[in-house]
Order: sequence, then structure tokens, then C-alpha cells
Amino acid sequence: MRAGRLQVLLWQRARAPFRDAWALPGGLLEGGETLEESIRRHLAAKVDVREISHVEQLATYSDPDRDPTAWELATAYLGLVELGLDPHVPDDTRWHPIDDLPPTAFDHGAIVLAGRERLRGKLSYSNAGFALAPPTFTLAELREVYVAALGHEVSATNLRRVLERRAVIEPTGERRPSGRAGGRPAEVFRFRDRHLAITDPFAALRPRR
Amino acid sequence: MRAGRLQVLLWQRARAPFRDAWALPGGLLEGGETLEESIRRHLAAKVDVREISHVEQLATYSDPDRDPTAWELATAYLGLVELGLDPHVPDDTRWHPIDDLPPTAFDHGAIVLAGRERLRGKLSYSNAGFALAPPTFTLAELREVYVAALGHEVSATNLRRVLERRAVIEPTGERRPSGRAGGRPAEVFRFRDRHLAITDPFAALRPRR
DNA sequence: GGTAGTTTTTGACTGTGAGTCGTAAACCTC
DNA sequence: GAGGTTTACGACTCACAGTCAAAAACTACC
Repeated sequence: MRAGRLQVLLWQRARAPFRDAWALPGGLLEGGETLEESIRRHLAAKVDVREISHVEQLATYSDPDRDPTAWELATAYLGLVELGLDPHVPDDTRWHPIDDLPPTAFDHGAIVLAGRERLRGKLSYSNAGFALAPPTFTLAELREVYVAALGHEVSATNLRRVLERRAVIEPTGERRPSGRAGGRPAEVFRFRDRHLAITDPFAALRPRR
Repeated sequence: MRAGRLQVLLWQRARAPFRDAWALPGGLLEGGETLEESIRRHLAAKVDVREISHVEQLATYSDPDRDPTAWELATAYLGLVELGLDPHVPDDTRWHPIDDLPPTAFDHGAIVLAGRERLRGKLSYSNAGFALAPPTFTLAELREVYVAALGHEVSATNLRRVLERRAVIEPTGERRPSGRAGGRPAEVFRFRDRHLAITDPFAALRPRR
């Protein structure tokens, strides 16, 4: 996330097919490596991989026509970067707002949309926020992250209550003076767990005892 | 689902590696076909594919050691069969209760577990039940399906209220005499939509106006 | 130093969804 | 018709989430 919007890292192709169109980072799988190792290897050519807080597999795309020049499958991964980190990227690579994409190569436009949907789902029934928020944050900051990712307004009051009740976030005890115009200093929170944990969505139909 | 338990179709390998172990149906991808086409093609060798009510991609497994004899990726799919249908299967192929698996080949044991988790999630925040339940059913029948799939008790009262409020199921108006020992005849329901539809899980943090 | 303005926090109120339980309804068998 | 069985329905309660308003804590300015 940058500038209040969800952004995705794309690089501009210099060669056909899809010359000048923007593509997701990635490349060919080598023998003996897993898909995730391959993703990290290719990503390392563009950014500092240590700054990617969470990686998960999205889906595998197999339409024979997805690449007009060759028969190629692609397994898409979703990687998240914390707000505040601003990895240095090479010249051909740039962050793009996810709701205002340039022309994309292959089926990468659809992949980006699928990634956003996955993120939206994960944000509501897991602690995935830890991968987007900085290590510590105020509620106003966290709210902005959720607004950008979910694409709609989020009430700070509700956000706090929900995430605290689910024991997803906890106050650190510190306070932090708020932005430019003064105002009451905000409590500083952190995510309790910085690894993905699903908050049980089956509470619905499960008996309480 | 058969005999009140969630079951999975496996076939017994006749050759190494994993001779005599049980494997998921599947096979190699051919040029020009999508993964889903390939799955259906290989599945057709085992069962009547028309009886599979829903198919979705699970994940792609890429551990180099998953097959000790070759370097092979596998994309797993989840396929669901309605209760009541009992597709004829060849001799080497059999249904196995998902919580009592025989020795499995490759990483297929883990894949089956992942499939069950996916199913459990989908049952609670989508209308995925349509793919497991027969075209029309009583609440008691539907309840059994949910119990088998979720692995815990489900209250019939709640199940009805929840699914009716979400407009996932609707009464057909018919009644059906209940099992052996008499009893009040049960109302017959059907799923409103027999295609996967996610019931919005974001209601949580979205303002109402 | 006081006053106004900003931002965050807190609590009360409310509506809805969901779990529990008891009772009524509808059917069977004997 | 009596007793047993299964399903349906309604009442009660609790927990959770959305709204709103007021209090708290700070800055900036006069």
C-alpha cells in the first residue's frame, strides 16, 4: 500500500509478446526448486525479498491461449508488503494502483483482480492485516489500510472492537501524537501474531458446548 | 458422501512408486488442454463425470521430492458428488472415508486434508451445500450432510434459519414422509442456486448506508 | 493562559443474527 | 385411540456489530 491506495508491482515488457505492456514479476521454474522458491528467486531480481511479509499461492492458470507464443502454465502467488516499507525497484519496474491498472500482459490483469479478492477475503476472516500494517500502528493508520484494501469505508470504532475481541491486535501501551493538527495522541497497537491465522468462520453452526 | 461420512475416491496403484498405496484420480496434462479439461478427462476413466456437481481448483504442489522417481508438479482439484448418486467405479477404485484413509501415495494424503478444509470453509460462507445435497431434500437430510462435512454437530433449527435467511435454500412446498418409524412428514427444500455463490463475508466491517 | 480546533477514545443504544429449549404438529404402529 | 417418533415452530437469551454522541487529550493561536 502506498499513498492510501492498494498498489501492485509491475514491470514493463521490452519484448514481444505484449511489448510495452505491464507484467507481474516472475519467470520460469527451474528443476529441483519449489514454486515458492522460484517466485522468491525471480522477485529478488526486482525487490528486497526480505521486505515481503507474507506470500501465499493464489491459483494456477492453464488456458492454452494465455500466452500467444508458447504453451505455458503460470502459478500465481500473492505477496504482501507492509505499509511504510518502500522497496527500491529497478527502472523498468513500478508500483501501480490496483484500481487503475495500465495495459497488462497475458492474463495478469485477471490475476491481479483475483489477488485483490483473495486479500479482501483474508482480511475479514484472518489476521492477514499484519502483512499490510507496519509493526506498530495507531487505529487511524490501520483503518486506512483496511479502507484501501477493502475498497469501502470502515468504522474505526468497529474495527477496534472486532479485532480486539478476536484477539488479533493488542495495545502496546504506548501513545503517539497524531498528525499535523494536534489532537489527542493515539494508542499504539500491534498484531498479536505475525503469522497467518484463520479466525474460525464456522462459529456459525457449531454448538457452543 | 456415503454412509453418513465424507468419502473420497481413490484408486490402488499397481506399480511402483507407492505400489499398493492409494492415489487420487488424475494424470498428465496434454498439450492444448486446460487443467480442468485434463482433470475431467482423467476422471472420466473412473466415473461418470456428469455426476460431479462442482469442481474447483485447490492448489498446486511443487515439492521436488513429492514423487521420488520424477520431477513432477501436481495441481489438485476438489470435485463434489451429490448425496444419493453412487457412480459406478472400476475394480481398482474405491470410496474411502476421509477420516480413515488407507496408506496414500505421493502427497495425496495432505491434498485430501486440504480439500476437506476447503470444503468446510466453503460450506460456511457460500452455498456449496448444493453440490453435496440431492436436488431436493429434507432438513434432516441436509443436516446429515453438514454434520459429515463439518465434522461436528449442527442444529437443524439453526441450519434452517441461517440458510433461509441468507436465501440459500427455499421450500418446494412438498412434504415427504419421514424414515422408518413414522413421524411428522418433513418439508422438502431445494437450493435456490445450483452454482457457487459466495455469501458476502465482509458484512462485518461494511457500513450499512 | 485561555480558547478554539483536531483527533482519538469511550460508552450507551439498538438491531440483527444465532444458540437453546420447550411445545405443538403430523404421522406411524399396535 | 394411546404411545412413540419425527419434524416444525416460537419464545427467550446472548453475543456481536453499526451508529451516534460526548468526553478526553493534545496543538495552535491569540
